[in-house]
Parts: sequence; C-alpha cells; structure tokens
Amino acid sequence: MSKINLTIQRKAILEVIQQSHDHPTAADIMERLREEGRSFAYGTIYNSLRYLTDAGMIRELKLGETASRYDARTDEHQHIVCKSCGRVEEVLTELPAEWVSRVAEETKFKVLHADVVLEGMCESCASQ
Amino acid sequence: MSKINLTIQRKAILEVIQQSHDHPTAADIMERLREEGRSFAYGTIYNSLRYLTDAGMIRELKLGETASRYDARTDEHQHIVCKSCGRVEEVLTELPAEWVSRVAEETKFKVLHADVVLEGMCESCASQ
DNA sequence: TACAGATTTATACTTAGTCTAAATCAAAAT
DNA sequence: ATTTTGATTTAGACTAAGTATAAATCTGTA
Repeated sequence: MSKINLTIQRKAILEVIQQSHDHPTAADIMERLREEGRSFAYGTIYNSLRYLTDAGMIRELKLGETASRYDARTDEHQHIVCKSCGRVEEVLTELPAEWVSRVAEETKFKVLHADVVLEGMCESCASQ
Repeated sequence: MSKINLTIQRKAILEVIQQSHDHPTAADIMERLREEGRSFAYGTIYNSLRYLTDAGMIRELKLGETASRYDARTDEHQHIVCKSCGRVEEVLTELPAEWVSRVAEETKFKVLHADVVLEGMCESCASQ
C-alpha cells in the first residue's frame, strides 16, 4: 500500500535521468545536478537511485563497466555499446521467446528475465 | 609473436579455474589457492587473471554482480544465474544469428559480440 | 504545537581492483 | 660461470563505486 514519495531530491534526480539520453552513471547525475545548481549529498544520490529503481520509475543497467548506468525507459529492451566511443543505445528488437524457452529446457531453470549487452561499433565510429 | 609464458603462479591459477565448476571470483581463487598451501600476492592474482584472459585461456564474466567471475570454457556461450542460490550455469543453446542481424539493422551498429545473462530459478531451488 | 516516521546529510567504511617501486627470476649474451 | 636484460612477483599504497551509520531535518498527523 506504500504510495510513492517523490521528494525534491528524488524528483530532481528522476528529471535528470529522463532528460538524459546517454544512460548516465551516478557520477554523471551528480555532475549534472551540480551544474544546475542543485547538488545533494553523495548518499542521497545513491539512496534515491535505489528508491526510484525499486519503485519501477527507472532501470539500473549493469553493462559490464565499473559503474551502473540509469535509464528512464523501463519497458523491456536490451542495450548495445560502442567499443570505440562508449555510446550506449537502446535495442528494441525483441529477443525471440522461442530461444528463451529452449534455454529453459536446456538448463531446467525457470527463466524470469534475460539481459543482453551487445558490443560493436556504432555508425559514426565505423565511418572513420 | 609473443609466446605464452605460464609461470608457476599463472599455471596454478589456471588450474584452479579449470577444476572449479562454479565460475569463481578472484577472491574465491585466492582462497582455494591458500587452502592448497600455495598463496600468491594479491596483485599477482589480478595480474595473472588479466594475462590468462588476454591470452584467451580463460574468460572473464561480468554477470552484474560486484565481482568478476572466471570461466575455463572459452567457446561462445552464455550464462544463467539462479536468483535464489546464486548458482551460475552455462547456456549452450546458441543465440539466433538472425536476431543479432536484426539488431544490427535496427541500430546501424556493426555487432561484434553479444553477452546474455539470464536470471531465474534453478531446478533444485524451484522444487522447494 | 508536539510527536513519529521518513528522509537527508556528512562522514566513515567496505569491496574490488589498479598502480608503483623494489626485489626476484629466467634466459640470453659475454 | 658471470653479467645483463627484461619480465614477473611482491608488498603495500591508492582509487572508484557504493554501503552504513548516526545526527539533523523535514513532513504530516494527532
């Protein structure tokens, strides 16, 4: 029954993520807030990111880098990373359900969820 | 032309990984070596893991946990993690090439590689 | 207005890993 | 057999990302 409690800090952090299209890290978010003149305590950033993630308002992305990134798109989708410039983009083409069910058969797991990180070269890097 | 230089330390670390079937972390490997009475400097473990990874003798797995794991299987395959007990298993069912090429079309990336981490419940956890 | 619970803040701490400089080792050159 | 050279190991300092804690502050209800 817990209703959502969007404090000023949480709202500000959510807005930064919604306005960013590069999947910012916690450090990126802190920096952008500081630039806008509204900086919060270090721990508040992490607390809020967890709160927003748990509330389903953002998604935490673990793409194999050292820091987590955050994404305002919460619908089912995957990500692709450019090895050359580091750019992260959304992948909306859906993973075939048929493949997932074959994995379930192979492993005898009940599969809840699949996270795919593709690596490659983006168009602008490739053209150089 | 650099030939492979397997020092005593590197060989010991490689052996631990080859004999483990749970995808150990650096800390796990250190512990297992200590149990066998052959413990090396902290930094040597990390150095050697990087060396063996670069030499293609092991694979580093980033499964979204805090620490990397290491796998003696270097052939193309994916992983599935049990949310309940943490067990990590291999997934040999191949990702459809057709899906990957549709992603390449969608994103205009040249795709080099796809890493899938599935999450679910393993057979023994599910039966409880 | 006062209290209770939740949130923020500042700061200490933890974990996983990198960096550095000195010591050691191993193989080639003398 | 000894020296030199380059690679590796070691110990320990350092870094990055995130967690934990306790005091201060805020918010909303009695």
